[in-house]
Amino acid sequence: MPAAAFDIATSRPDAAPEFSPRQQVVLQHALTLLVDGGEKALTTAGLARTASCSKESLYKWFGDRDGLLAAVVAYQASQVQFPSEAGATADPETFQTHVAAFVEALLGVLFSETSLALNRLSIGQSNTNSNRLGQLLLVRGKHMISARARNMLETGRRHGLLKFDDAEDAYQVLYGLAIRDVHIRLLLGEAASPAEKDLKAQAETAVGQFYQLFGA
Amino acid sequence: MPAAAFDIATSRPDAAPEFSPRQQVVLQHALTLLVDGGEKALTTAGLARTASCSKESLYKWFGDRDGLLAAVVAYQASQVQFPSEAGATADPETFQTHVAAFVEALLGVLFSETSLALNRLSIGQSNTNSNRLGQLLLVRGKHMISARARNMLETGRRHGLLKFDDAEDAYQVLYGLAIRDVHIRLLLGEAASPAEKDLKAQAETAVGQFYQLFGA
DNA sequence: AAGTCTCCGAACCGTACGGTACGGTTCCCT
DNA sequence: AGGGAACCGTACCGTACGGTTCGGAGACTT
Repeated sequence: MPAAAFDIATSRPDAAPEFSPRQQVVLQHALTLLVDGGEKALTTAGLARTASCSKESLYKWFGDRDGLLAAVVAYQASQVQFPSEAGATADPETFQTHVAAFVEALLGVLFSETSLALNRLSIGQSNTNSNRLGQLLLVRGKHMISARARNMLETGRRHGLLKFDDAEDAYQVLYGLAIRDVHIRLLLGEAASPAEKDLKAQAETAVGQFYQLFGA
Repeated sequence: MPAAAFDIATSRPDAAPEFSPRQQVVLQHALTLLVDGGEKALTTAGLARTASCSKESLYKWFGDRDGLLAAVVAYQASQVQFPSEAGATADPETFQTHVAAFVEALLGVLFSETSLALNRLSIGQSNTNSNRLGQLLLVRGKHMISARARNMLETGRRHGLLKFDDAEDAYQVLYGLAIRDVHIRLLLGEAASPAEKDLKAQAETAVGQFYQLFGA
């Protein structure tokens, strides 16, 4: 058994894998291949050629192809950044716009071609390999975002701006109102309608409806 | 070029493909393989062995592997049936329970292992083959359901039970409230929580929130 | 300058799978 | 009964790709 250079099973979710600059360049190339070609376009030989590295280095760095895929997911997850929420609760109005900004950022991430490509990859592999990629994407992506969202909503409740029993439930509703079935349609390859591309408007509409349900 | 026995591009979406009984049995075997093994588990040799048919017949019936996958999707789509809506608008209360029943049926379909497997398959292939499978699933599955839902909501509006401008928008909200992010999490391989498995309760909650937003 | 480490490039191997060809069998039709 | 179509089972071929190995070139250390 070759030395597993990147083993998600033993690495803690919040520990940054710290890829070397050279490795990050290679992972970026892998991401590009993946975005415009799907999984089958990402072959070890193809990546080595594109990134001007040797297959030997790939196997040394990432263990095997699965390790490479996992590394790509982890790398991209580490790139996603959300706006901070400094001073977001100054008054009710700015809090609502802050929530809308959060939702808009969420839509921006989920609808980006990179995110879609990685979701497609993870979903395609979800009934093999004991599903490492799906878990990785959930833990490093969705659950992180969910935690931040719950935190934000709890803040709103503490300030008497929102009213709900369970923050997770409330976030789920906000997510549903914002995403609807657009995500799955995009994953299936349908193009977004012009209205759906106006993320700001979509976010504001969703937050408006959310306030109808959970506003204090 | 072999004769394409099943070409989705030239067949109208509402024309039933009419598979022979023998072919349906084979497609059912293919579906089973797909459900508990993912795409890579569905090989022509494996299917021929499982279904006790020859590879030659597979290629004769479905043209090539893509045609087989398309046939599986079309076959499963033809199997999905929704409850009729006879006398659903007798009075406001039964209409709401009818909507809830529709949503529950929708959840039942989307969260079934067969639907999940086919969605995973289509999504995994969505950036190859000019995306035939995704289109097929959308046209034969989602869009059909969406049309029925819009029809139902329009009926409610005509009877003064609901209030909205665009039926599609309203349906999207209903969908979002019902599905939230459960679908994508299931697609990624996460197991549903006990609460999420209570489809009836989930549907009623979603419809309740929907009425808060769109009830007359 | 010699030694060592890293990495590139290329050749190579094994395997899995899509697709084809062919002989033998069953079943229907006349 | 006889002929033909459909079909099963299997052997076979070509290819694509994951993974390994090896030679050699630069870079860094001492």
